[in-house]
Formats: sequence, C-alpha cells, structure tokens
Amino acid sequence: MSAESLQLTASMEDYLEAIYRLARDKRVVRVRDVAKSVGVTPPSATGAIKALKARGLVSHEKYEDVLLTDIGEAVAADVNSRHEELRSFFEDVLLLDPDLSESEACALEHSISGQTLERLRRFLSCIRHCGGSQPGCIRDFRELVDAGDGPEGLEED
Amino acid sequence: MSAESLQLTASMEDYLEAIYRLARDKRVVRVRDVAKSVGVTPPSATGAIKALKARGLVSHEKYEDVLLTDIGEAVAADVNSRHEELRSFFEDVLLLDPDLSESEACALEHSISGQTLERLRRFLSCIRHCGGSQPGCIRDFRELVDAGDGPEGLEED
DNA sequence: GGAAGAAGTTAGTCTCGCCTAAGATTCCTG
DNA sequence: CAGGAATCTTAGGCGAGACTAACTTCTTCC
Repeated sequence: MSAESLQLTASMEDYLEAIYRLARDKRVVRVRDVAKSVGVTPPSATGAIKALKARGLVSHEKYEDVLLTDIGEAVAADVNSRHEELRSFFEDVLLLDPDLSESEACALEHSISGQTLERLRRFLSCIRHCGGSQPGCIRDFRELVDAGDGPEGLEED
Repeated sequence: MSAESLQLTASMEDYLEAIYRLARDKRVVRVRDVAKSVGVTPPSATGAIKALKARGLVSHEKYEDVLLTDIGEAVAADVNSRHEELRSFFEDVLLLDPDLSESEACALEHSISGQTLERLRRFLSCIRHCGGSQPGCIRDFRELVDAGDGPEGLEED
C-alpha cells in the first residue's frame, strides 16, 4: 500500500506519521498524545482521527486509544520512509544541522514525488558507496562546509 | 526584500511568481493570464491579486492590468530564484526529466528554507565545478541513471 | 461510592482558497 | 454608435483544518 494511492492530504499524513511514531515508542496512543505530537488542540486531533478512521487507516472507539490498522501501518511506514530519506539527504549530503534536517524533511515530505524520491535514494546510495575515499566535488563540498557558513568560496557559475 | 520575511502563503507565492513570469514574457499582464497561468478561475485570481495589492506587492486598478511594485518584483525574483535552484538540482544533479524537474520545483519551492537552499546552492556549485572530470560517485550515478530506470544496481545500504 | 480532575467529544466559528452564477465594464466591430 | 463578446468583479457557497467553549465520559482517590 503506497502512500500516494490514497489521496491523503498533507495534514492527514502528518497525523498518520505521528501515530506511527507514538505507537513505536509508547504502549498506547491517546488522542492527547497525537494532538501534542502534531501541535494542535485535542478537538483537532479528534477530527483528524475520525477522518483517518473513515479511510480505514486507524481504528478508534470513543474515549479509547488509537490503533493503526494493517493498511494504516503500511501507509504510515511509507510516509515515514519518505521522511527518513529526505532527512538523510539533508543531514548526510548537504551536511545540515540535524534539527534543521528533521524539520526540513517534515516540510517537504508531503510534496515530493515518488519518482524523485527514488532517484534521490539512488543518489544517496552512490554518495554513501564512495565511503572514505570521496573524490573531487563531494570532498570539496565537505571541506567548504566545514570551513564555515559564510558565503566565501564557491559562488555562482 | 526576501520572500521569507513577508509571511506569504504558498498560494500567494504562486500568484506572484506567475505574474513575474508573465511580465517578463508579455507587455501587459491581465487577470485572465494570471488565472490561466496559476490554473484557477478568474475570480480566484481577482481575489489573490487583491491580497497581493494589500501587501504592496502589485498595483492594480479595477479592470486594468497587473503590475509588480518594486518590492513585489524583488520578492518575486527571490521566489523565482528558489524555484530555479531547485529545478536545476533535480535536472542537473538527480538527472530527472525536465518536466518533472519543473513540477517538482513548483511543489517544493514554498516549503524549503533559505538555509537549506543556500546549502543546496553550494552543493550545486561543487557538482558543476567537477566539469567533465566528474570522479567516483557522481559519474557512477550518471551511468546508473543512463543505464535505465529499473531498480537494478545499487539497492539499500 | 461519589466527587474532582483529566481526557475526549461536540458544537459553533474562523480563515483560506477555491468554485459557480450573475452583474459590471471595456473593447471591438458592424 | 449600438450591441455583442470578452474580461473582470461581486456575491454566495463549500470543504479543509484549525480554534474556543461547553459538555460527556473515564479515572482516581478520599
């Protein structure tokens, strides 16, 4: 079950991903936890969970805790892997601060296409396979970044 | 005037960018052109133009054509450069199809941060400076992509 | 066991961004 | 110059997604 075939809004993907992560870390997922994690008030979370339930992605009874269905789990894992892929690119390739990498991944994960992500995955793979012997441009970039954040060095073409 | 300091919504950035491009290509920019370019109906464009006018980014009188103010021009140029930077990354580094690169840039340009873009700019610069003598991983990636789109070759780590 | 407080839900409202329908204005042309 | 066509605006409405206020349910603890 891919995340793209379900027409989820960015907002719904956020909720789903939050539930996915909470479920990994805690024994039960409460509406309150979801709200806090997404950064909204409980009524907003209630509404969103209702929408996810209507799509068969979570199961939830009034006043009870929230559970991912099998489908929901699969979709959430897909969304989460998109997130991780992006985060990894920002952190490992662009060498951005981990916090920024994380928030940037959050911001972009809903808009990027599967095709682009696939290509990015391969690119990451190539970069990683360079291992310690990173040649040419990649090494240069790393040194440039390590040297400081100012705009000195390589400018426009 | 940076695009980030004005709290423009993604939608307003889209309209602004459309006006910017239309102004470059045509003598006058009409509401109709903006609507068509953004892909909405004329009433939607009228409303958006009103919002941009309220923020001092365009000047526009009833039934007249649309003009960017100096500030609007600067902000639009900023938005547009973000777009181009992203597009270039997708097309020149990830070697994606030009059409996909374009639409992907459209989708992501509103969410990416200035800091990340700055880093991406440097990365692009490094890649370009490799010129024909691209060593190691980058060359591998290019060959891998040229070889076809299937998932053969480099897999997960 | 009953009351206080925490957690969850419902109801009602707001903003944003889009739409259609219909009215107003401008432009072109016979 | 009058009327039709094109363009633009206004009016009204809808859905998504958030909020506050108020109500219900659950839990806990004296």
